[in-house]
Amino acid sequence: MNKKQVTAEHRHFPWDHPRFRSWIAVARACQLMQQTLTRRLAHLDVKPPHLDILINLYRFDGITQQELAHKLLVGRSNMSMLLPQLEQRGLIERRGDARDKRVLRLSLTPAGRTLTEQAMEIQTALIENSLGGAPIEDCMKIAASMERIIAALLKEEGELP
Amino acid sequence: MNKKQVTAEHRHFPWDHPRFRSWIAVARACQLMQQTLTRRLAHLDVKPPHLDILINLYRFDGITQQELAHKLLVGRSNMSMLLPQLEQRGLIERRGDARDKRVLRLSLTPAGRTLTEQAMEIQTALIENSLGGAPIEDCMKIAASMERIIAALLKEEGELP
DNA sequence: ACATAATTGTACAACGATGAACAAAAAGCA
DNA sequence: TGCTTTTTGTTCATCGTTGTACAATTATGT
Repeated sequence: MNKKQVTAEHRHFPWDHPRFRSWIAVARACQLMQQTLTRRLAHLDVKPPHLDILINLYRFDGITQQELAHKLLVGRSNMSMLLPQLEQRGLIERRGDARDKRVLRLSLTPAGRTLTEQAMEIQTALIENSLGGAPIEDCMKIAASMERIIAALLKEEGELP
Repeated sequence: MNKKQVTAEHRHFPWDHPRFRSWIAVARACQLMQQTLTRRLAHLDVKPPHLDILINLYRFDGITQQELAHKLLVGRSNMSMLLPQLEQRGLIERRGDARDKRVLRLSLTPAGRTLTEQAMEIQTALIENSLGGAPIEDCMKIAASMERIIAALLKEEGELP
């Protein structure tokens, strides 16, 4: 009946809160997934940040650097540092927009598209393997929870600038 | 081995897979949470990596740098870079072990303990706020799923060295 | 006991991410 | 039109993270 009250005095440690412990697990899983993905992509000379870029160019051809940075939740300067590398490797193209001479429109080259497909294959396999034990319904519920968290954090972030 | 031939006809993209989409949501939520936490901790001059260290010293007094790095899933060199900073700020102490002269045993100073409690307060509030909408049971299920993922990734990582 | 291997922490160079300052171009407004 | 403000991308200095090589210490094996 009053098991909660008994433990109530000890509940002032963060790691005793269920939500806190849950989030720590989420963060650790993310960190490990990132590290594992980094190793599995190494032979393609692609790192997670590069893959994030490539996948978005695969999906959204002709996107601008600004839009890309926004999707990836990083600063514009980040794109200015990474994109020229991918361009020099012949994986992407940056063409100036005719109507707006400020923007650079991004697209994959054939080589970039091929490499992206190989890398996505690896990433998908890793994900399917790691959470293959979880039923689809559980994954959907997790996704729904995460979407709510994302919305809450984006909202408060949007109030800053 | 080649299940891919099945999907080849309909060109299934990764973002059409439920598990893939779920994991992307998890990663984005983590990224946003980290960024928000960074801003909320700024006035304490503490960043998420520092807080991770402080919390672990709070829980596990007398831990070694090696053990700490292992818990945080980072390299030893990382600790060698960060810990002297925290030591100079008077937040932690590093004392050599008498029996094993290689190891440095870490502990919080009173100032470090106070700062850690303030920072944990902020982090806990952010987490409770962000996933406050999710029922405790959902959080527990998410935690269970993440633990399984962590176990799977740690296992395959342990087979490497 | 002695040589070899494994461990613990450090130093250093390379890379990614960030924020501020900047130039060019476009948009808004009088 | 002419002026200011906003947007877009770049540059740069700074910081965190990583991997490698290294020194000191301990453990292991013969």
